[in-house]
Amino acid sequence: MDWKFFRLVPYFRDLDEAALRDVQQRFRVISVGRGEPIQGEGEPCYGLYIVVSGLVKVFRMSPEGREQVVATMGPGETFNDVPVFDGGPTPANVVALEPTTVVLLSTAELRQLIMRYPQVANGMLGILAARLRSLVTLVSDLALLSVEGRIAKFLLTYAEGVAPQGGVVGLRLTQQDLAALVGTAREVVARELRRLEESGALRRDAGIITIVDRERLQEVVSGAFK
Amino acid sequence: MDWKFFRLVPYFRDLDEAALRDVQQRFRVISVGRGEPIQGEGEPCYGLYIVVSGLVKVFRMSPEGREQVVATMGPGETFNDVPVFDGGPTPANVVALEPTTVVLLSTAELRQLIMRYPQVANGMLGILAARLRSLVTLVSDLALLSVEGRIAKFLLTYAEGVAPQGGVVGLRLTQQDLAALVGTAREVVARELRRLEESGALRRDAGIITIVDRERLQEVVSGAFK
DNA sequence: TGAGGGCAGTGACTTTTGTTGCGGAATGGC
DNA sequence: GCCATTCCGCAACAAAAGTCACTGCCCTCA
Repeated sequence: MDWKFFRLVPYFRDLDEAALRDVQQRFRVISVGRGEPIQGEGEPCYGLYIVVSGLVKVFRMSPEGREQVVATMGPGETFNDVPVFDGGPTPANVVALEPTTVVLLSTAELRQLIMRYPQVANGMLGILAARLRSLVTLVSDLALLSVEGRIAKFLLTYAEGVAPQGGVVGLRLTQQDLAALVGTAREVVARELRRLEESGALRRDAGIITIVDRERLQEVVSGAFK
Repeated sequence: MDWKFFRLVPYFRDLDEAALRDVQQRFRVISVGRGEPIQGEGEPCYGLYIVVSGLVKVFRMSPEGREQVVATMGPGETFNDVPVFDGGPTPANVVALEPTTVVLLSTAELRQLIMRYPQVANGMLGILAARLRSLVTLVSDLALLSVEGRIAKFLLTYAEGVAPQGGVVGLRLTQQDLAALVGTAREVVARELRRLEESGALRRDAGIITIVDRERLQEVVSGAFK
């Protein structure tokens, strides 16, 4: 693993090279396969994780087996921040969506880093704030938008990340995953996708969703408020 | 306003007396009446607010007028942290639920404080993490519990804050407010409260809800998962 | 004191969401 | 290539949530 990787992590962006090497000494590297768990809700907190490569989902699960994704984290992003900084138990499950490599920094080591390099604390404040912002948005989406609206909004947001310039965007994602992301059941996702297809906003071929009319999708979102 | 008030604020708990007086110089004091707005969603960010006395609600609103409360903040708690630390626009509305006094510290002043007193940054990390934890819980409640379950859980949580030892707990709160807290409509709250009353979990007299059977309420929550 | 405003209560109805139960297609491992 | 598993499509039904319309009850305040 290249130490330059740490430049990607906003926490460490402003450190000089010597400091970066110092930081790197303290990590433990962990690799897991697709679908493998990294952390379980309620477990004690081992420390802060940073995704090196791959993708993980952070989610909660009901006793009935229904799942709600709280966030997904890719390269350069961190998870398990909450228990590290508030001292409580792990609040959610984390599972790899793809073969994934993460590094683990124990809470004690992290505290030392913060003391030694104050910029790190600054970066972390920014990251936690940004995460709060996205959770506030998720809360209001769940409460104020219909399922159709949440799906449309998710597709638009996702497309934004993949092809900000617009144009046709394909998307590979199981309906089950989509359901867990927008807080509903798989069959409902299927039904709403069919509706969106009938309205001409998107196309489906062999499980791949393609956005063909962003405007219309945006209208769906606007009309989906409760 | 007594400078000792700032001891209540976790951000400043660890500062010595001289530092506290320094901090206090930098605040602007603002008082508002019940129902008055303090911040509007989308406005630019003026700085960090701390509640001195009273109570505020932080919420988002749909174009149709439906409201979702994200958090309520009482004495010693802060709001508007998100835009202060991530630099974006204000993510939610804030309105006083009671006559309320807050102090406002500009972003620039706050940055100086952080530089001068590193403990402040530490305290803030803990606070943001705790807030993230409660939002993760709110998200999963909205996605994984029925309305009845969310109401029951809210009542239990509220009672916890008021009378941790148990016993009979009364609660004055309009159904409209309760609806905005648990993410539903007023009439639905009325219906579910009636059901809970019929099941013997609580009583209602003249708009005051009294919890009479916590066990049963807890069972309702457990049975309300999707 | 009476008129208006906000809050609560409720029945009837509609819409949305969730569930069940399939069959069939795709896909990945062997 | 073949088999098992996972994913998708869809219809019909059930349950939950939301909406509407209207009533009555305090309050408060002009």
